[in-house]
Amino acid sequence: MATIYEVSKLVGVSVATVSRVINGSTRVSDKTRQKVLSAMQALDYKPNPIAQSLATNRSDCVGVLVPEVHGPVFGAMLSGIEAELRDAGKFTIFATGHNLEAKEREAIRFLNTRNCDALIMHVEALTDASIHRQAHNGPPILIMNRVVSGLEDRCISLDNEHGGYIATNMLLEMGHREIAYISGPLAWGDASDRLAGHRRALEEQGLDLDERLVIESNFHEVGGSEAMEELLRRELPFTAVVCANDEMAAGAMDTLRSRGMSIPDEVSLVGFDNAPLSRYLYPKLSTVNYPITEMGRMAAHWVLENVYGQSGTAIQHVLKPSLMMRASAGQSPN
Amino acid sequence: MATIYEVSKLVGVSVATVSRVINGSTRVSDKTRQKVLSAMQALDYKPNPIAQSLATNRSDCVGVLVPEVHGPVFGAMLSGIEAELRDAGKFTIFATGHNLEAKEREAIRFLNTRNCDALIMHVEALTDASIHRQAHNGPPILIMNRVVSGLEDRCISLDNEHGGYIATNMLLEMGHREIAYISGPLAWGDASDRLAGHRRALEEQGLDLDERLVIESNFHEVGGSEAMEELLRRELPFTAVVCANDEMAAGAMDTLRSRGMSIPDEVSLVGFDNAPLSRYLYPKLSTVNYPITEMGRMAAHWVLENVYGQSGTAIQHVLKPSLMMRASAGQSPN
DNA sequence: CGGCAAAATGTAACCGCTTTCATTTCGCTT
DNA sequence: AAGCGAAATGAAAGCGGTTACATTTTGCCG
Repeated sequence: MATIYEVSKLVGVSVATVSRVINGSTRVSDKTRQKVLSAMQALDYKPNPIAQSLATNRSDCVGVLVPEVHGPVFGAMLSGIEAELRDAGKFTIFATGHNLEAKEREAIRFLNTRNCDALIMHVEALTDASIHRQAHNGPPILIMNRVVSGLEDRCISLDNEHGGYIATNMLLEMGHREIAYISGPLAWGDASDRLAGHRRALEEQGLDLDERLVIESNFHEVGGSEAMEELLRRELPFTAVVCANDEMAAGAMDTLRSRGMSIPDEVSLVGFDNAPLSRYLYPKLSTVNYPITEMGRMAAHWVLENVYGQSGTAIQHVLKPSLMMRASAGQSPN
Repeated sequence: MATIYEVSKLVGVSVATVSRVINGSTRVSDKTRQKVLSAMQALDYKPNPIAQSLATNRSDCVGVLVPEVHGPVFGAMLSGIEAELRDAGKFTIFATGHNLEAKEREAIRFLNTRNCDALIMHVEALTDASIHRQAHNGPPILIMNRVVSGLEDRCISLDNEHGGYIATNMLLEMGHREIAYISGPLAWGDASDRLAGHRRALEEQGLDLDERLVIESNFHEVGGSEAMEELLRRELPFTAVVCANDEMAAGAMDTLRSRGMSIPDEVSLVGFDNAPLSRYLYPKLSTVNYPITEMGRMAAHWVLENVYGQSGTAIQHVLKPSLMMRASAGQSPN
């Protein structure tokens, strides 16, 4: 691989001049610039990014910390991030945290050793305090899907409350009045926000949230299935169920079907996330779209603007979910 | 951030000695080593990987080129790769090629600029010749899901023929004799290999492959749906259908259901890949498991062994798929 | 205790680039 | 033609490590 020296030798200028050409400095005469450029071509010269990093203390690398790579959500997020960064010539390097505090810490340490210019992280287990610490020490960080107070401008999140609201509201408009709710772990912000939206939609119609129709589950398929069983066991009337994510909806759907109940004729079902699986369920699941790829793009934009100084479109810190109407929700039978 | 100089000053030794400690050279007395180690601790010193890269011409980065990050297959692959590399302290950096030759080329160039120590690539569009060229110039490469002749020891692939064989064989054992087949684009090696396996299974039972029961489609859901329609239009009897991937099976399932045909009572359906979606279909799809995460791990192992000189388990270049029996396939009604 | 090989340590060049500051060149003006 | 400020270029010191080679210490022997 040719080095900057060989280029400078070939042209007969100093390496400083070549470096100026590489970096687009204006303080080079046109004639020299042309000579340097053609020499670079002739030698098939590419600047060594490692050396550049060492000299500039930038790495052109953005670290991304996600719980998992596979799975519907994070893959899509990574995808959005990579697409944007790549366009800007920046590298994406990632690590997984598995939603375990120890792993998340370790992953951050790991990414830090790589001198990332910024960190985009989707962490569940790390405490706010840890995040604050990280924000004040290491490279600029961006937090996905979570609002850390005091760092609001570093957070990109979904308006979960709104999502919960529109899901339930849609059911209300279809005439449903007895709406059950299968929630995620209420200790998690997104789960409780979604439930809050549900409650608000009910209250706007003058309905009270019946606590007996709310089951707290775990965001997993089996959990959704069990929650639905519990719900049926309670023998309370309901014509629709909102599930706080699509996986639980899948589980709930299974249970309903095994009890011979028809969807949506007897029970309407709504999910949350618009995960790929929602399209494959039968009947296809109505759900709330979680614009996760878009969130990834936003995050990348923020980094490009705030870390690399590229101006771009304004970024939005709180994204609005929207409704995806499919077959699993219909008019109330009542 | 502390540098090696500060450590050396604090201990009162030369940077060379500190470097030796960092790199675990034996040529340091225990006493000195201890002093250096505690100084490193005291200063919270971490070697700067960029500087190390520059000096050693290694980057501890492995580049991974996948068609997409999201989606069932590649996310899982990345996941396997990352997990292994991470354990070994190596970084995974990735780019997407979208199965377009231009993009794939560009992605390789991009990864090359980062001085990756190795490249793991899942490319569809790049020609064998290009791959050979790449193999002889850049860093060591590993090719996923494809066998490039002359580079067999650099390829990790699935025994697609075997997969096609076991899918059909299972149906034969269940008494099916008229088995339709929805294939992927036969120009692609995996699609034609899967079909070849199907043919072999039939022939072993003394059955001929009826070309009219084979439809070449595109590996997508809609394609599967259309292929199934075409199949029904032909009005040939069949009691089972093998689809060359799960997505097409999903489409085919949709079409069958909309025609009021019951699965598996009237028609058995088998997919290929064991993609997440296969578990969510109704009925749950019987399919051929594609051990993609495992393949990712293998690739990472290869790199750790052959590039970083870490000894490990022997790697397997051709993985065997296995059967995942679920609800969509049953005894032949005949 | 001198001598010597092996072990431990140090010196300094180098990896390939950026950037400050000094120097040279250029185009004008007078 | 001299003088001058601005523009272009060059020299050299980093950035933070590694490593070949030189030098010093050490332990051990006769």
